[in-house]
Amino acid sequence: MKTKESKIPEATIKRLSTYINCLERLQAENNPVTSSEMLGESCQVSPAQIRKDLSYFGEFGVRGVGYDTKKLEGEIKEILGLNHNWPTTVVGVGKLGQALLNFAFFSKHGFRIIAAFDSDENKIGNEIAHGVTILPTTEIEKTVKNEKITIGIITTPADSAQEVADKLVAGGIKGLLNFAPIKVKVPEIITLRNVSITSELDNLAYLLTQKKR
Amino acid sequence: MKTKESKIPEATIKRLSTYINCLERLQAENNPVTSSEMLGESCQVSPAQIRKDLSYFGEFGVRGVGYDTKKLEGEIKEILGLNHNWPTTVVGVGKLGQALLNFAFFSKHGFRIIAAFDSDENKIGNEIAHGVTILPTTEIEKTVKNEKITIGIITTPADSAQEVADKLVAGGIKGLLNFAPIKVKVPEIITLRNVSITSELDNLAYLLTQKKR
DNA sequence: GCAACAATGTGATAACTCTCACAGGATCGT
DNA sequence: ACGATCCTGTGAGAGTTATCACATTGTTGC
Repeated sequence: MKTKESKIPEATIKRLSTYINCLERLQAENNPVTSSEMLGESCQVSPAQIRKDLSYFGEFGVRGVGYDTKKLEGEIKEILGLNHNWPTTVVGVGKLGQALLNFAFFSKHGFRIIAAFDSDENKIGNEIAHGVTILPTTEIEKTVKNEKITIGIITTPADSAQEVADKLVAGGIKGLLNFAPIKVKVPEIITLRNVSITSELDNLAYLLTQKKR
Repeated sequence: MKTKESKIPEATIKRLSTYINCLERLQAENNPVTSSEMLGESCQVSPAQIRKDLSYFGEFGVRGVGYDTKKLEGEIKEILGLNHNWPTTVVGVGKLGQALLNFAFFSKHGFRIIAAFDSDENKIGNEIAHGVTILPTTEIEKTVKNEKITIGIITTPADSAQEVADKLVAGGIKGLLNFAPIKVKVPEIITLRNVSITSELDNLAYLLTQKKR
């Protein structure tokens, strides 16, 4: 399985992620095989869109039959690189950080939480998972370097996000996911995604305002 | 000037939301006036993109000068409908729900938390904010109806998301923001946004995998 | 009052993404 | 073995979004 070297839409990648969820559900509902139509129904994407998305990466179905749900899930995980074991850290163990740490998601998608950091002295030393205790943020650079952590998740307040990002970068992080409500800046080499949870609410407000008129 | 709004890209709406954040920061940094270049630098969007985005809604700047940061922030909030006072509820007061409730964001963007619900009996009755206590999910329909709640935020586990959505809809909710890792289905009339936090992580994994090759 | 300048607003164009329709290939029944 | 049927994979085209270049218009200095 090798990618054709055309550029792949970002939206496609986003959808692939949701396909995994839907395929899991379909399996749980006893569907060893599915069609692009059934999968589309399940995750609210058009069948043609699904086939197109998959076609960027190869051929995963059987014509006249459909897709093996379990196999397809594995293929998509392969495509997204979720079969790696990404050493990951969470910085900022507030409510949002804890919410993320709670998700069963991490292990299922190949992310291994190696460390967690916070600046609150009361939290330091607390165990957040099997063998992972909260460290002070002063330890970020050293720990990232020693443990070869590749992914950093920033769930701090806005005013410390950039500082934390700098420390992670100094430690040699490869990818950053920033949930703080401010866009952080890092060197070109770092893969960065700024996620704005709240903008979804703004978006909803806009759509509702439109509908009224 | 077109009479009926031509279709505005969803991406534009998303960016407008981030412009608000950046404009606030610029104001905090003592910039009463900014240019599309400075604002673009601040929120990592091209100057042309910013001007185009704004042009969908009117003319907000002064040629040769730029934009009044405070005024523009107000204009964008007006466009997004954040000057309304949206009666809002959060269903599922787990870590993610609590994280959202903690954000100062709500009041600043015109969302007023009217009620919160959870199915955990130990949480029911707890006060989460000035005068808002957690109610059992059995009260959803009645409360939404009585309080005329228009926006519902779902932060439950996947397996109760659809059930909760149905109750909110039964109560007459207008817009739904679903953070549960499963797409819920609601009647056409309801404005719905399914948000997948975890897909951002998958996306990051993909980008990192690509970079390696 | 006017020229030089600065930064917006926008039509034209390029780039990207989705949709459609159907060809390709597998399976099933007879 | 063969036709009917099914569902995938994909090129072509429609539709959407971003970029570019510059005309436009307000400001400033002399």
